[in-house]
Amino acid sequence: MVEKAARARRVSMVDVAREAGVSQKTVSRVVNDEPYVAVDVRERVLAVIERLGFRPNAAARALVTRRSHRIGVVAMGGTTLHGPTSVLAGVEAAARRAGYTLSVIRTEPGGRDEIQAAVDALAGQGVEAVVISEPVDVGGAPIDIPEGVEVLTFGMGNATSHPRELVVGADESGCARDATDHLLAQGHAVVDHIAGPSDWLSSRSRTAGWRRALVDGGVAPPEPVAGDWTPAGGFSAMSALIDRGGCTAVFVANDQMAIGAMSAIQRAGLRVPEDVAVVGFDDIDVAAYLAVPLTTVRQDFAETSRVGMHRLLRALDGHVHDDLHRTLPAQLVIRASSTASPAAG
Amino acid sequence: MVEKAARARRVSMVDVAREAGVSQKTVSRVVNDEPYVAVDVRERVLAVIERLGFRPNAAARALVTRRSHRIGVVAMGGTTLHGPTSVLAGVEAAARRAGYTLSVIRTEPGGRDEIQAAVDALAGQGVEAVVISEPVDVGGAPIDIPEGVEVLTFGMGNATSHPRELVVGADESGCARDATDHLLAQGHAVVDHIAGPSDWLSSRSRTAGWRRALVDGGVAPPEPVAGDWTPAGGFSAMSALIDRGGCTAVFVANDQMAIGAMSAIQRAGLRVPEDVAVVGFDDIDVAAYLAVPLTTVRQDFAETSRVGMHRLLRALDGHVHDDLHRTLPAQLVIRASSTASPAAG
DNA sequence: ACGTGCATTGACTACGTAGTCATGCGTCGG
DNA sequence: CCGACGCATGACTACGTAGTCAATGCACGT
Repeated sequence: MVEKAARARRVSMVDVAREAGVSQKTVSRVVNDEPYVAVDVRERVLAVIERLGFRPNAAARALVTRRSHRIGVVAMGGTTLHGPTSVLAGVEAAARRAGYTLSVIRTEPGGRDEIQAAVDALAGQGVEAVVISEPVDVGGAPIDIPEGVEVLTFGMGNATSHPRELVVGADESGCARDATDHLLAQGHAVVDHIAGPSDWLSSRSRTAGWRRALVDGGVAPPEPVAGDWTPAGGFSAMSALIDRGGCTAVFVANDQMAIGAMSAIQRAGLRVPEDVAVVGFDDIDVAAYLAVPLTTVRQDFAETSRVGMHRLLRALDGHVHDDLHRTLPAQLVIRASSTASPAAG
Repeated sequence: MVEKAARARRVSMVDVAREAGVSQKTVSRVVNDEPYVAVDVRERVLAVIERLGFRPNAAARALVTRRSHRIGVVAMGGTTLHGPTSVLAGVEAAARRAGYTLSVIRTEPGGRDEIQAAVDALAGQGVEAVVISEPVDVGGAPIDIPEGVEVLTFGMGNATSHPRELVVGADESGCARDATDHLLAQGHAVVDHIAGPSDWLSSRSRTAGWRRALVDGGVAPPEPVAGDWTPAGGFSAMSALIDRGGCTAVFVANDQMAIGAMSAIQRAGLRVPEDVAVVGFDDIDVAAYLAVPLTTVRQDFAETSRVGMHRLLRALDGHVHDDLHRTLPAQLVIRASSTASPAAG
């Protein structure tokens, strides 16, 4: 039974004005806290607003001011990925404090086209800026951003056509390198790697850092095994590494896969860290509470989103940033999964 | 340097119309795929739209149609809670397919006022409906919903003033009861409980189910210990239970706390499940990959959000539902953390 | 008394789109 | 050949708000 859904007319400024015996414009002044309204008039209008339950019409306001006060978010990862989820929380808080509202589009990580479609959809809603939570590799052509729309990207940069795209993220490559160095320092001759999907920039950065640590340490990097960020993927990948033989240490591109990997190690009758040392990435909340607490890399997502949004909001106010990139510190958190010294080669 | 940010005028239907030699109204017809437009005219207009990069102005459209095509989401839990996050993904997908866009407000779970504020903010944006991901206890007064705004609530019902609030959720109380019964069936004389924050309805339902299972089994329910949904909270709560003594089985209100609890058990020199059996709730992705795989309750959040949004979208089309509540099945997933028979009393 | 200046207020209009209604034109049946 | 009818199109207007500018009134200094 599809009705025509004739929406009722809501209370408008004109209604308030009539009731209060003033002009619509004066109501507008009161609502926007403009000066040059007599105290008694202001109070009278406010009383009527309260009584009639008036709410300003956001669409009308956006139309006339050409400002939507809306920020679009492209959130990667259909499910529960740590990074994107954590960042979203921070972005929302910052936006709300600044009087902006958020439009969220989730997209399955699938490359350029999905993101482009999401950005287009957001642009159609009139967003003033777009926040891309985790850029995947855009394979050639950058994402096209309509004129007048600001861009903030979390993670490694530039994925878009915007000339002044803001980028905020941790030095994931450097952290991956630190993590790998840590394993090498424990006496492992070589460190294997379970990577994330290769179309994620984060994934590639982490793999790059791992590879550099090995190369700089004079070790030939073995072939990494790719996972899909999930525990199941980590389990399969680790099983493959065990079958290959000779694995004593593995750097895993995120914690969820690391948990899957530890499960595979245990299932194979091996121990963590005595037989195989494991290091993850992200420091998800359960990492410290596993049977073998997980060594991992912690990024301060709260700070990341805070800094990013601060810069974006300034840009929306017309400020031109000199430095478009900002790298935030991250920290290797050493726990039991990597610290028992293995039998020296 | 706060500039006045004089937004540039974007391409409008009038521009397209002039360029194509037709009226603005005809452009409107083409854009909205209305009938009664000659084929050649339609193609000419489409070509101009493409060439000028015209995008319909959502604000103007919303103003004149009195339809925002926007749905507001109140997402509970600042961080990475399983339920709210999973549901958000499903809601977004369904909304997008139906041509709706999403406004998201996150709120720290803090009770009635925060939710009311979020709903008010969304109403100010002109949303046609509000989705509340996880209702907390509203302590007396229901949440006030402005007229003309539909409501969908996930979880236990009714928290709002809306006379036709839609509610979709699993029978959490029943599942909690099943989980507790399962532990009793394993031979435990009594089952302890680590609860969630008491202002969450989900938390209270789970606790209620646990209590009923015990009462119906002729067992006096011990005092539950409350946690905060986090592993750290689960760890503390379990430590308290261990100190209390005599704990052989515990039903934990979510998986993250259950992981913390298992950590506490292990830290105390006890084993899972031989000394203490553990059952969680949610089936987060790592649950099956823990050193001791976790018995837990799995809800089908994808189906939950699908059903809920389907019903909400129908309501927005004017359909009046006879049954406002819908309960979806959930499933106890039995794994190693609960299955070894304990030493009989 | 008179001009000056500022506080206060409202009339008018633009913003971009869709609804309403009228009009032009071609076709078909009689 | 004429009237009826349906397709195709455009003129006009409403939607609710904020910007612009003019008008009013009052206090103050000369």
